[in-house]
Amino acid sequence: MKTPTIQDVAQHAGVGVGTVSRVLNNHTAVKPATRETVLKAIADLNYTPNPHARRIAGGKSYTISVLLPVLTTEFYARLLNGLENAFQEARYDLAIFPLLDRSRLERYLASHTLAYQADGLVMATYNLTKVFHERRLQTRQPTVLVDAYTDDSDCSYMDNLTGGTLAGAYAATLPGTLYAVWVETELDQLFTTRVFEERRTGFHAALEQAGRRVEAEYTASFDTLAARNTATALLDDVAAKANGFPCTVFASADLLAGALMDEARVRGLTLGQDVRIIGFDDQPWAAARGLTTLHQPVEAMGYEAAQLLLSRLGGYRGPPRASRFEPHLIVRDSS
Amino acid sequence: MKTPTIQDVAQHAGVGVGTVSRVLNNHTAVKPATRETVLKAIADLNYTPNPHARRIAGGKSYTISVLLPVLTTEFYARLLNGLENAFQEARYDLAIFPLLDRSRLERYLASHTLAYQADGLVMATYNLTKVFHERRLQTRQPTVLVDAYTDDSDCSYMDNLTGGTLAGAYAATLPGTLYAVWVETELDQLFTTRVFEERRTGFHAALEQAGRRVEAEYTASFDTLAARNTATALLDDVAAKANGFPCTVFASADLLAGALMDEARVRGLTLGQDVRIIGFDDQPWAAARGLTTLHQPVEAMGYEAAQLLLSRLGGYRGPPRASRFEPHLIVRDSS
DNA sequence: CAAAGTCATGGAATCCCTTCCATGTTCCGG
DNA sequence: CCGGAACATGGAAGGGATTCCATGACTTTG
Repeated sequence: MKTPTIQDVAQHAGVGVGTVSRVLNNHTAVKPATRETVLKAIADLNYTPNPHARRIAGGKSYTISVLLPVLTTEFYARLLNGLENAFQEARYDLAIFPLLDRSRLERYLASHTLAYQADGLVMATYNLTKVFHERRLQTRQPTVLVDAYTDDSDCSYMDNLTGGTLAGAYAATLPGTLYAVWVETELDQLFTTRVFEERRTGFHAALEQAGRRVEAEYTASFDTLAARNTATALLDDVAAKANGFPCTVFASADLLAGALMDEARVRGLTLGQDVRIIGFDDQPWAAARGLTTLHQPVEAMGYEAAQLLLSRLGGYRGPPRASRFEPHLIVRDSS
Repeated sequence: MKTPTIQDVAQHAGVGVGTVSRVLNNHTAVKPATRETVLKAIADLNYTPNPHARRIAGGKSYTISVLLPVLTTEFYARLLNGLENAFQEARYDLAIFPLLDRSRLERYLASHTLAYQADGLVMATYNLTKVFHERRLQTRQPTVLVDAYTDDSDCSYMDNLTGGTLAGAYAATLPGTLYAVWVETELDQLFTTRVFEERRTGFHAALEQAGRRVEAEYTASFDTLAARNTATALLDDVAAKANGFPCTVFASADLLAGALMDEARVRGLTLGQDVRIIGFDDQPWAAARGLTTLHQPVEAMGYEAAQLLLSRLGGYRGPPRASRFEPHLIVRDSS
């Protein structure tokens, strides 16, 4: 059984192909009665328009490309959810490109799909617009950044500065010396994010405001092992001091906070007393383990990014817009 | 500047479009001299054939759909690498569908992309062919399973039975009582994998062979928190016994093994002495933390899956083939 | 009631490719 | 040196959609 075409639908409904196309795209007015007939024919034949033909015909392909860095975190799963919800409502499909490293980026740049397939592009965390320009990608598609800020294209971002400030303001109210752990950010000139830098700036600003300061700062790359090692080093250092405890640590990612909690436990330290820990992300396990952390409206951010892109696809030609989202502090037992 | 079409190339090279197409697809013979001219024209104009037009013209779209469960693990990153390497060599593009849950599957089934876009389909871990049949997906594409076994389609799989056996045979040589931790497998009737079941069967068989038995078995779902809780429960139980230690634990995934190592450390137990731990996966951190585990040739398995699919696309019409890969044991300090 | 708009609609032209057929070339053996 | 097979090649015919133009059916208005 061949898959039905628009011709088949037109014939079945006793109308012309033009009319069917108009119904499909809600173009110019179609008489309600005719519209019904066509919709029924579509349902009867279980017809789905062929996206390739649509694209060829100069129209849309109803597909959006999404460039996501390492998908190994809850954050991106949630982000993807927000994006997918929005795009699905608008009947768009998603083509996902997990951007694990630079070689994969090269691959995608060379790939046909990225150049042709999509009507628009969503870039998460990394602003790669420059690379795209340099390579003179053939199709200049509307692009939206998510989880990153720039002033030359639409973006939907988390206000990590505020997040850092909230963490700092709260930390300042806690007794004991202050420590902080940051995330190694620059994997490569290309793959840079200011996310952690901003958390840091906000944190420091809030501390200064409160007249307090950090005793020492640590940096770890974003993986379990590095997190463990840094946690060990930090607590070793604290223990080596005369009046090391109590202390408060702001870990700029829950992954780091989790490692600290483990390490504190190993040393028999009481959380929320000897050591107070503040994370950032509110990973699914944070509630169960009682981690004080910053919760981010990630789905909403993704959803909004999609809306920005959809409005561009709908013909909007205004200056770049930026939608800002704010994390909020959730206090739990770890502090 | 418009993107060049095959017409432009033909004109630039002073040949007909048919000839250009023949060069692009290495179809029937083209005189070497002509071929050169055409290739030069293609290079000059920086021409890339439009995959949508190709598809419409009844040809291939040179795109493969890949259905992957939760991408949150190293395993799938490596698998994807293997797949991408193979497909890139063959100049195919990949469309990736991260299959997080049932609702996403529904989404994809309804999606145009899955039905139309690809020349072939790779399904990882979960055998969803039945669902596809039921829904009578319009396009019946060649399909290959990877990290799963079935006899009615091509597949490239890891021999987890052997993996379990190796673990069991090794565990049997170690002193002390034996424990095992398994992974909760059945998320849903649909999303089932026999991977852990097989590891278990192999493990038990090897123990029986050696005349030993497991003292107790535990089950955890595949996430950090569950892993921790199970580790705690297990070591509590062991500690409650008269002669609990030394003991040996086979954790059927490194995630679980990692949690056990942490927990053992908290309790001041010496790894490889009081507690011996055997994992499964050889995650990147396993070496650094000295975890004895089973290493799997994941990339190779992905690469092979791609080859199987490519041969089908190349016209091969034989019975289903299955390629088997074997894990091997890496002994480190944890045992 | 006729003229002039509106509204709906059918269908040809178009998008970029592949494929097939027909035409033109080259090469071989007799 | 010629006839026919094998080889090369140009170009028309699709393939499934969108879009635009022309046409016919209704309204509206003076």
